[in-house]
Amino acid sequence: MAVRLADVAREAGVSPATASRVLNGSSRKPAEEIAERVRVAAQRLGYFPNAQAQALARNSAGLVGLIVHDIADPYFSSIARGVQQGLGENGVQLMLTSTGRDPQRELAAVRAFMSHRTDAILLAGSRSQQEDHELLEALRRYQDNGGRVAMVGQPLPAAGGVQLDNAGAAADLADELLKLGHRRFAVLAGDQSLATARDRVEGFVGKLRDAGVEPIVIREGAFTRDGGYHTAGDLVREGVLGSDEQTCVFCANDVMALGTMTAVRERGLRLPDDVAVAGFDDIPTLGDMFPSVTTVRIPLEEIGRMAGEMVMEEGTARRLVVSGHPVLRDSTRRRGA
Amino acid sequence: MAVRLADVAREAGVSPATASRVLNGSSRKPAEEIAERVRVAAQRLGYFPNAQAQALARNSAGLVGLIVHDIADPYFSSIARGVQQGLGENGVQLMLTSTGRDPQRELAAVRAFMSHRTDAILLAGSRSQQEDHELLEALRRYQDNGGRVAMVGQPLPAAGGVQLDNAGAAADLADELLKLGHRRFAVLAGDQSLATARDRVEGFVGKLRDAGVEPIVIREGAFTRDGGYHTAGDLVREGVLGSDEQTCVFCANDVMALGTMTAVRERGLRLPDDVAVAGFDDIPTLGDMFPSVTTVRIPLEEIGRMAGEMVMEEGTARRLVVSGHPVLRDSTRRRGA
DNA sequence: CCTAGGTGGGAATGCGCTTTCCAAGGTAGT
DNA sequence: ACTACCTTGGAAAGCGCATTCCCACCTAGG
Repeated sequence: MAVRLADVAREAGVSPATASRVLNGSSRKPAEEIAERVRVAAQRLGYFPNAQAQALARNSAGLVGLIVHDIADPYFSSIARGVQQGLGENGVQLMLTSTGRDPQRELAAVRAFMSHRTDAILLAGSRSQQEDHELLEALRRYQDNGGRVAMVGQPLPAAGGVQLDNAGAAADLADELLKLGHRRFAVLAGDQSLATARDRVEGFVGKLRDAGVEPIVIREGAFTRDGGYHTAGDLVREGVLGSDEQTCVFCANDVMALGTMTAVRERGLRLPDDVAVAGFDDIPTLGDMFPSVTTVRIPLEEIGRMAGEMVMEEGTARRLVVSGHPVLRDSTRRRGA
Repeated sequence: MAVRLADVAREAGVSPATASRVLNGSSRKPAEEIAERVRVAAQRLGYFPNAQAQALARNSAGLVGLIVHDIADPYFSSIARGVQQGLGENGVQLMLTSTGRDPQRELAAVRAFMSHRTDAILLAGSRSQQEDHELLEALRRYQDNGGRVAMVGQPLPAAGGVQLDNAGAAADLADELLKLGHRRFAVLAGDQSLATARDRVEGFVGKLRDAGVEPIVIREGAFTRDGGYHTAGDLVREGVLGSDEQTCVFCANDVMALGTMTAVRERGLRLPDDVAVAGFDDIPTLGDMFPSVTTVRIPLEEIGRMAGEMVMEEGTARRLVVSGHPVLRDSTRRRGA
């Protein structure tokens, strides 16, 4: 059905070997006259190399696998975008899988990528790391067979990647909020089995305690918009939020902050006078909120890009740490300021 | 390096043919006793089929290619998520490419997918369709060679897919806004070379005119958040927005609406009393805005899912049309209501 | 008891390409 | 002028698997 290399070779009156040498960057360059004849033939026939066959023969597929929790989550889609940029125009294709944070599917994805002989596997987002023993084992074998693996966002033993200084950035944010004069804090911690959420909360609370401030409450919940909405709703109902004093709510990520704001507003409290809110990530829509919301800017796309570039390099896996920076906006204005 | 089928066969004391038959759903089922022996051997050796080799031998890759403008755009990431669901657990992998709306890269992506012998290609988002002649040609050849192609969101001649009734939904929204009592409209049309933007504006304005209402202004701009921000800013500066009467701004998509709201607010106008805003798509964060913003809900994920399922089916390419529904929220409340 | 039909495993071929390995021709060095 | 070496194109051997034949054996029917 499709035109094969052999067809091109015949058309050009050369051997398949020669045709192959001219049509892809081989180290051996046939004479220009012959090369031109092959190129013309390929063009005329509309030849497309069969990437599968090439991969089989070369033992390298030109594929990179990316595993994310949820591609519809701006956190991951930004990273995915960066990864694509990082891969560049080298004809490397991206294979994507969303796992919904299910270890089973994560493992399946790794196996699938191994099957497809991807040159590298990128893992984005943190995992609960209890009993992902199988995952680690699979990745190790993948690496033994020459595959590259890089984590993006979270570290993993024995793998390179670019990670985030969640704790440090959270501490910086706490610092800024203290400087603003906030003293009464509530923490919406999200799912503490996730390293990301844990690091952020620890960094934030740690800095608070260094300054002699103890949060009124630290409450866990889903690491999602609805998690923020429900947890915040609970706190309002319990009277923790909406007391006479302004309370500053630190949410472990931005979408939780969005949910929090809606929950707070629905119960008639004022933002930020009654309840100040800060998030984490700086997702794109955040600046268009009213009030605009304070957060920690994470160069998500940049991180993805770096990870993408990293797996394209030769050499051994490096490990980079990227830091975020607090962005103070209206949602944390002090009452009366 | 990796363990091959032949290794498993030797370990189990059978021929590669038999091993192959038991390890994948072949029509010929070897005896249970032998099958078990093979499975055990495969398990013990940690065998992974080489998907490349399988693809080559079977002439089917277990791959589906998805082309989007920008994976970081919630519109597309929602679709991508749906597509993955639609593909299901059949071991089909997704190859993703973001083209940044560049016809060149779009073509390159199609070619790459052809090279990888993807079983299907999904094209999301509308293209300018001027001079994508080459694209159409490439897709045609792909189909001739047995590839399936489906559009998602926009139609394309000679390809199935699931499309959106943009015009109809926009008309419905116009209808609702008229019922609310709005009579003074401004339209932020986005990039009218995109069929999606064009259809929405035509549907909206058409319905208005049916009711004898002519928009104050229809202004083009980028089909992005910043496009909305700048265009709206211009309109405020020109005094079109912020007149004594409440003006309802229809934006061709949600992110434009977000930009619009910020621009309007920055210039001291009240939402929705001075300027009412309506968008299109119903991206997730919209309900958390203040005021919550009116839009047209598009079942993005659903559309992706349907497209994903569609390319998994046998039979000829179907063509589905999905409609959206107006969602009235606070951003279009009538002044004084 | 003999044969037609069926069943199950293995040898061999091919999927489309890359890459040794060869051989032939050309060049340079002594 | 002859040998040694480099260059270049082609033949052929895989890459790892699916699958078509083919053959041996077994069952059932007459």
